[in-house]
Amino acid sequence: MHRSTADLKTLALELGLSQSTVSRALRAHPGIPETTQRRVIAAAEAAGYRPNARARSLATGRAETIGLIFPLERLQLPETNFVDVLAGISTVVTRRNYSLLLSPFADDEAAVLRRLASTKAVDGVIITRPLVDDPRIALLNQLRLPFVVHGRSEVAEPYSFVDTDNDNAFERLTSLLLDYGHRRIVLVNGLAQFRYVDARAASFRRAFAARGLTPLPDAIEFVSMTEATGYETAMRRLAGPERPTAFLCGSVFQARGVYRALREHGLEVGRDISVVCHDDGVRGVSAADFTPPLTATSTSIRGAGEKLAATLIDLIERKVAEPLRTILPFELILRDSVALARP
Amino acid sequence: MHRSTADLKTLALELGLSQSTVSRALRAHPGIPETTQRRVIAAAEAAGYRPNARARSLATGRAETIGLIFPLERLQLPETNFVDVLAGISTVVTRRNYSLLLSPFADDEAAVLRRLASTKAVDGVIITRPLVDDPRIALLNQLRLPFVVHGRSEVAEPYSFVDTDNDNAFERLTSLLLDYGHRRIVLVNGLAQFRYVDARAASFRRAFAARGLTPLPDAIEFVSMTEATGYETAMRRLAGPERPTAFLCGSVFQARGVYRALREHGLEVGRDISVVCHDDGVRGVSAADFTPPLTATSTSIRGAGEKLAATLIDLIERKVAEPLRTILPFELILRDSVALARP
DNA sequence: GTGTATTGTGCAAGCGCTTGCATGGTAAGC
DNA sequence: GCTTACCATGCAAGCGCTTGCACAATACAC
Repeated sequence: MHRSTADLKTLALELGLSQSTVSRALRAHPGIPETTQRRVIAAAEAAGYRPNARARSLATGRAETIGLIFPLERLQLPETNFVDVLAGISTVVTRRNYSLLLSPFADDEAAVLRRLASTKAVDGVIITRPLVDDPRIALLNQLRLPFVVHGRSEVAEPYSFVDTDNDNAFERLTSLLLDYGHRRIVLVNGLAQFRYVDARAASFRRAFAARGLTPLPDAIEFVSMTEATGYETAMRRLAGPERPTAFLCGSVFQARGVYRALREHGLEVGRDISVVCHDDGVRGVSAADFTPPLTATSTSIRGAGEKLAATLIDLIERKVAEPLRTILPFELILRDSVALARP
Repeated sequence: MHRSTADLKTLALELGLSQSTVSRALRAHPGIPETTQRRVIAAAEAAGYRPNARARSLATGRAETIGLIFPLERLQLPETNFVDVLAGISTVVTRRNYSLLLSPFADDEAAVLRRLASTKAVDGVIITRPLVDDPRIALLNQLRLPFVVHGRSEVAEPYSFVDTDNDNAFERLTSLLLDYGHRRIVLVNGLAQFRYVDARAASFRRAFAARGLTPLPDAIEFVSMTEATGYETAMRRLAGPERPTAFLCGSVFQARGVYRALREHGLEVGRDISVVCHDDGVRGVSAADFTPPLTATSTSIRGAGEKLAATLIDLIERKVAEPLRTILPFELILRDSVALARP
């Protein structure tokens, strides 16, 4: 059907116009009369013409592509919210006519960032899981590669981010448990290097402090976000000296493990012991489907992905100058997993 | 530290060489003496120089990027083996220094394919879930865009593919059940439009035919690959007139649903009733972890992803001329979910 | 009828690289 | 000492597009 060698030159020749005019007509530049434009567009359509992305991006300096950098294992591990973030990003990228370059890395993330910057393959990148003091932010600023962070860091550098409202969510969950009379609460948190883990710990302590209370000295468990560690942590704490009356879990995966441990101990959630958690809305693992349904703060991690992509693209297109900062709201959903504390 | 405007011209100027020589030295072209090459490489390193990917790919005609085309919802649904395929692809793409462009589509896949081809954004693409008679194959051949298919189709066109050995796996699983005396076997298959579903049905029937037996007239259920449909299908069949003595499931997701249904009916798998399945090795859903452990043919869908990427890159680099066809082996793993048929 | 805007289009440079071919210099052959 | 070969490097075109500026033609004002 169409020649596959449809390039600007040929098209211009056929139309008896110059390349400039054709190029401008196709991009609806001002100064091109409507009749010409219509003619050109019709011819382009007929020829199945699309500008060569490489040439265009070389000429314009923009690739209309964004990169997502992540450790390869986030795709390999079963318990991850990464795919949901990816789904959100994909949606917006597609909607805004950008492309998404996946850049997994095995160990040296900085090298990947450097390559992406000097190679000019993308107009900007999304980075994830920031550390408390994350060096990537300074690096990206220095490389002048637009970026947005999924989460926050404590660095002084300016940067755009999209984050969950950890500061309030965990205070709220903790308060709820305190309202029900719980004092021996265990926070099953994430690994300490990440900033959100910090924020959640602080948020937890704030809730206690607000009522002049003190959490258990070993109230906070810094463990990974899996069912297995949730289980293991709960088992350990139940066997310990000061048996907790409530668990607050950082993820539904951990909560699953906690539920299993409690069940094994013959404890009924929502009667003998209480559990709450933060629910990112990961595909297929909803707090609502637990038995009994799990009280949780709920957000949409996929929504975060969408916002990340939208923010980055806005940044790239300079619709904005300074850092864009988004904190996504959450909703506390009461279900059946909380009971009054038993003495 | 480095100038971020490190381009070939500047580098060549600094070295007192021409762009051609520097370019050649960096790519270890023959004819460049080792001393020069070393000098150039050292200077490039010091300057943090990387060739601009856009310019290079415009000049060479190759982007060193492959595309993965898929319906957006495959990222949104919880029960999918897509992420595992993606993980495999990512691994190999990274290892071979290619980039991966994700191209989700909402409805018009052909349009995406056309755009990718004329836009020259990728050197080749991977397409998934071929239909029995899949039009994409002819389209891609016509567009002259290298591609490899995950799965097979029945079209006459030549094409490269990587596929699971459905033809033998399902015959094998069926034979196993027949060996145990089962006759009233239900195959919980996938949706009929896909070629692999066809292949599995045929494979199933072959096993019966090989012994001069006939399956139930309604032996094969063409349903989606989810826990919910597995459950629903099993419930329906258990309530029906000719209660099956065994279920053969196309995926672990379906098998999960079937297990649940059987449990609700008070049937003990591996004693009162038998179940086998095909296990793609999806992250976090292993047949080995079922209770009781589920007998299954096992393959690695992630391995398929790796092979897909490797095949496509080989194709692109013309290490081979004609279609590459891979059928991945499987292993039958006997566990505890099969018992002798009860009359 | 002259002068000035305005309009539609084209020229040519340039984005940053690769590569076929040419060139000058040195080594080898006899 | 002259030819032939080879070696190291450079020239310049070209990949397919965009875009600043120039230009001719027409429209408008007076």
